[in-house]
Amino acid sequence: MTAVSPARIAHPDTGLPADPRVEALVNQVIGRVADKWTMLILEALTEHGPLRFSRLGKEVGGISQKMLTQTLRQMERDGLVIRTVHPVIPPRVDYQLTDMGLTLAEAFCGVWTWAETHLERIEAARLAFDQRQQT
Amino acid sequence: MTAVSPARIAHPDTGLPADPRVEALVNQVIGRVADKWTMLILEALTEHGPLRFSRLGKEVGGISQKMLTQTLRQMERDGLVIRTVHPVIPPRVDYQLTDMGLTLAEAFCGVWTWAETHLERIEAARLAFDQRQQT
DNA sequence: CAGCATCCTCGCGGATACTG
DNA sequence: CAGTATCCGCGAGGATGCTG
Repeated sequence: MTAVSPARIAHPDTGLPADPRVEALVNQVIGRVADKWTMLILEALTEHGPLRFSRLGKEVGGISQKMLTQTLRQMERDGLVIRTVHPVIPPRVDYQLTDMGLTLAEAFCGVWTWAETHLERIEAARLAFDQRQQT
Repeated sequence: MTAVSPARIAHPDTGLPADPRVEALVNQVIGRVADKWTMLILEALTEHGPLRFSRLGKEVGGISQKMLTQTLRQMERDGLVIRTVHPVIPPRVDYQLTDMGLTLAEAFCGVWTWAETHLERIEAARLAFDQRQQT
């Protein structure tokens, strides 16, 4: 499974993989990574650097501690963040992006700025659609 | 609500908005757009151009017709796709990306290629993590 | 402080049946 | 063919309480 090269035949128009096996794997990774909380944590860590657990929760905003823990475990498992436990009392745990996590954050940056720049247009489109509907 | 300018004060390090109001709105849009099916439909339409309903379902793969309809309505409302009904029998409905939809697809392209290029590394990270755990 | 365990709810999303 | 309508299971995810 380490040799993926024969499957990396890119679609000429889009540069996306044509192999259904790889496509499925990529979709799976996308599904994991395109999670709401994952994106927000990624953003918080990108903006504010390494953070400890509770601070990270505040920066993300509106996340339960359960989801914070859960999402961070996932991200750690996927090699996106590093979890550092300081053996002190009271306990202190720091989270920071790996370099892979950082590259993902950069990739998402495009989506983020897209959302920002198209906010008004989306708002307008919704308004128009709704009015068209309820006639 | 059309005047957003005073809120668009960018964070110097990241270029991301610092205003909590805008941030909330952006997060909301992200939440909507970072949906699994939305991304896959976006991809299908980008790769294969305008598609009719049933064909689109096949290209996406594994989506129920309910979710396909629902997601397409959302995307239409947000101004991402255009729905064209041909008044013929049997009915024929075509879906195509708007230019805004296309720009979003391009923004996501970065995430997509990231997923593709980091597949193996994620796989490895998971393996290492799991072995570290079950000791 | 960081996190695990438990309970419980709510809505995502699949399956099925029916219409224009 | 392209939907709409309905039912329903299940899992995401919040709230609460307890530990090291």
